[in-house]
Amino acid sequence: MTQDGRLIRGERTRTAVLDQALVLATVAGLDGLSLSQVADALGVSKSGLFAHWRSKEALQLAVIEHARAQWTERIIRPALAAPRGIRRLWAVHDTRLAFYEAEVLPGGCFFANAHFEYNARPGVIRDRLAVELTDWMTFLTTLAADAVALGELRPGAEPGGVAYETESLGVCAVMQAPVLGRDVTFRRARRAQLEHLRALATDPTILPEPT
Amino acid sequence: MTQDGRLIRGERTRTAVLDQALVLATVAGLDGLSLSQVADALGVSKSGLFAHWRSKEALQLAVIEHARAQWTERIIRPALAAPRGIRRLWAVHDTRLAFYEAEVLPGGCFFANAHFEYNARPGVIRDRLAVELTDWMTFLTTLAADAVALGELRPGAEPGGVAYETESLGVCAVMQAPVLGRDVTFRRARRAQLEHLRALATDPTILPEPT
DNA sequence: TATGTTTACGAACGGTCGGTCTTATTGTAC
DNA sequence: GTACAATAAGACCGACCGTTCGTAAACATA
Repeated sequence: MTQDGRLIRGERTRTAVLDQALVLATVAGLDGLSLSQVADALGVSKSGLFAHWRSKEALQLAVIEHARAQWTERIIRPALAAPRGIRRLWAVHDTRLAFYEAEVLPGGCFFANAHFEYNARPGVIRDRLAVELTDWMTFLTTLAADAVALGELRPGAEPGGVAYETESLGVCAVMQAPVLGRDVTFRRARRAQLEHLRALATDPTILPEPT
Repeated sequence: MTQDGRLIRGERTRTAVLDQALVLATVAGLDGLSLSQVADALGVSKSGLFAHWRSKEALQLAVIEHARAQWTERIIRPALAAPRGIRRLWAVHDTRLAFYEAEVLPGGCFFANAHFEYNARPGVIRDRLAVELTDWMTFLTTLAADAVALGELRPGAEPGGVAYETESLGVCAVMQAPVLGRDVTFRRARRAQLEHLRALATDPTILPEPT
């Protein structure tokens, strides 16, 4: 970074590469990610990428970190504006659905895809993904505990009860899309599925409405 | 097939290849499947595979068909031995969990993995996967409708209600495994998760017990 | 036994992969 | 201006990819 605060050239291309790599990885998979394709899509040389990351694995880890930063910025941070308790839990649900609806990532949920891809492939990547998922589950569990402590959520489903349910909803949102896509367009199908999920989530036997 | 009913040489290797390819594809992904690895694992030549399938894509489609046949044989057919209604619905749940517990496929659920892999990749493979998932959902919906008609299951959650819930359980079983694996062993973690899912499924607000 | 098909092999193809060089340009600091 | 590090490009490497080819057994049929 220069003294006046503007991004220097290297930092600009670095974030551009991470943005592009995140999109490509969400579609082709984190392992199917091709350095050549990333470089070509940005109009830079492939060897230039190795000036920023010394290996493909290093770039993959950076992509995961980038995805988490985006997740925090677009889902967690806006939701934390809601008051504590059940309303904050619902805010997380809403910001997440809004993020999917915005289709920032054409391949759906990066983390869900990555987890299924590396589920049976031990190594640095899977370890890192496991940390991300653990943190996310802990975050949801904490919110749920908050809601229980405030008397806004019936206890007894812990540990991981509400969080688990919430997690599965988003996961399946991606899961179901191709099926419905045979009848309507792919984009509209995903939206319809999300509406269905929202309706399912409002079932008071699963998650009570905020009062 | 010869006149006395024994498998001829070609058929034997064909099924052996499909068995091996299914295992490898469940771990490395249907796209990450390598013909060289399949051939090496079986001690046959890579070029010999092209005597059975004219392209990698043809083999991938055959693997999907093979996975469906295995699914039908090990999950659907045993479950159909149960009497119609809620008990048959529960039988499907049990045979499915048993199949996962047996760890026939080291990578977890082949279809769940494949769906996430090809979610954003239109083409012949995704179209075929969509058909498989549609058939599976239709099957579950039919079983649920049966149970409703027999008065063993409360109506109102259709379409896709119970089926959707059941589907999400199995999907998430694979999803969560790496996380818990940090505390206990990977294999024991998956089993523990399955037990948790079973307990969750017995919640009468989600799916009532068979009477 | 003779014939044609199926099945399998080894060698090789063009292409892409991740990765490593050398070289040139850019921007900063002195 | 000079020195220096960061950044980028281009040529190139060995490895692996899916695929094709020619060839040769194995097999069914006659």
